Amino acid sequence: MLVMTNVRGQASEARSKLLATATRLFYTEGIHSVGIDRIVVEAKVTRATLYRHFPGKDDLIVYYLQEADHAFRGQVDAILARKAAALDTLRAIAEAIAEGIRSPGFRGCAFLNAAAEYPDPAHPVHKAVLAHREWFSRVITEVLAQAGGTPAEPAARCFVLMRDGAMATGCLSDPEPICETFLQGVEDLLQFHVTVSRRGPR
Amino acid sequence: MLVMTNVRGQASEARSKLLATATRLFYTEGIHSVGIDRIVVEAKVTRATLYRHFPGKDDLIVYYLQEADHAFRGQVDAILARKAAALDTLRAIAEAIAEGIRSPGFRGCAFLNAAAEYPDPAHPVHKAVLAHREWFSRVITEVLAQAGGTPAEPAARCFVLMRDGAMATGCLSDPEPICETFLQGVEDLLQFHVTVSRRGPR
DNA sequence: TGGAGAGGAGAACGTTCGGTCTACTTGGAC
DNA sequence: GTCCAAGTAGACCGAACGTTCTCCTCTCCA
Repeated sequence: MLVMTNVRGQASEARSKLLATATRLFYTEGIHSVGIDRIVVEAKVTRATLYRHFPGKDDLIVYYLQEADHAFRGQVDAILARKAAALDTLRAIAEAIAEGIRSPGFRGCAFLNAAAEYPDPAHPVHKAVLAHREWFSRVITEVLAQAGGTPAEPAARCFVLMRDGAMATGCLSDPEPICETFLQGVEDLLQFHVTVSRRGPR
Repeated sequence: MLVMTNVRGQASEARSKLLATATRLFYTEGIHSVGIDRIVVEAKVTRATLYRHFPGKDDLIVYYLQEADHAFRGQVDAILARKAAALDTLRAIAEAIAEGIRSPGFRGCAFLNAAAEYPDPAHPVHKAVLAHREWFSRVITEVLAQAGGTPAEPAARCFVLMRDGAMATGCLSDPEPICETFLQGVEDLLQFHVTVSRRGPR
């Protein structure tokens, strides 16, 4: 049986330790490179405990991505909750992304990295990646639509394209120029998106 | 001893079969997911033959990336050899990239995928990725410098950022919109790069 | 003619993989 | 006081991993 909480309805400590350790190791070292042994040793639980909480490694990976998804969703939701102007909302999201890239320990996009290791579209891990990406594209498209101006979809695709480039490569060279390039690109995109709005789409 | 050619100086057939098979499998299924067994079986050679030509799997991976590097370098060199105007050269390079993304079997950037699996900067595979990326950035920067206009380096970083985004995600959804977004982004970048040139840098 | 290189065939190495199992301890709820 | 879930400890499974080994054949070239 899958155990989420203990008798008193609290989240199991072993489970959260397991998930936190798996998240850290999967993210920093890659998924296939990290074995079950490493996870249980560093989480200081036993193998039996891991398999009491998760059916197998694949499920643990999906939970890892769900945790990454929740973390980023939390940031975006907090920004949306400010109910700022649409363009400022997008600037704040871009800033949050750049802040992540700049932060120590940044190792690229957890989802793009996972997709690189699980190319099979039928695999649950790959599906989790696609689900996250669709959510993000939808949010950006919606906020851009609120901003008015040129059609939202192409602009959103451009926003996401630059985000993906920055996230994929922010750990392969000095992150600062990459963040600058990304933020400037977003700013130019937003300028164009609204400036050309009263002259019709390009 | 590492064998590159047979007695008559020809490239060994077994070696090229090995490398071609490894390239195909590593690219389409990921590196860690493909074992030595799969490679020797599908290349129709024996394990002993593989280890006669390559010291180990890591070296095979590096050769795989070198082959990918040579393939793309060949395309870029052919474009450079046309000695077209700088902007047209960059358009042609962008077109070649888009063509790759559109082509069946596209599975993302071999180098970004490899970096996702080998995050350790000290690892030979990771180093091979960085070397390729530095070469590409240098080429783009040089051609952009020839074009004149705004400073070449920021523009080149923007070009590479969009390329990376397109390459990383071109296999995660319909490639056509991604190519369109990428090519339009490059066109806008080039327009801006030369148009603003006589008014000074932004 | 013979030696050496290239390759085939396949057993075997030790390690690690993901996953299962049994036996024991602990601590709170009824 | 009893029961049961949660967790510990660690042996164990078959399979796959990367790697090495021996032995055989073929085909050049000296």
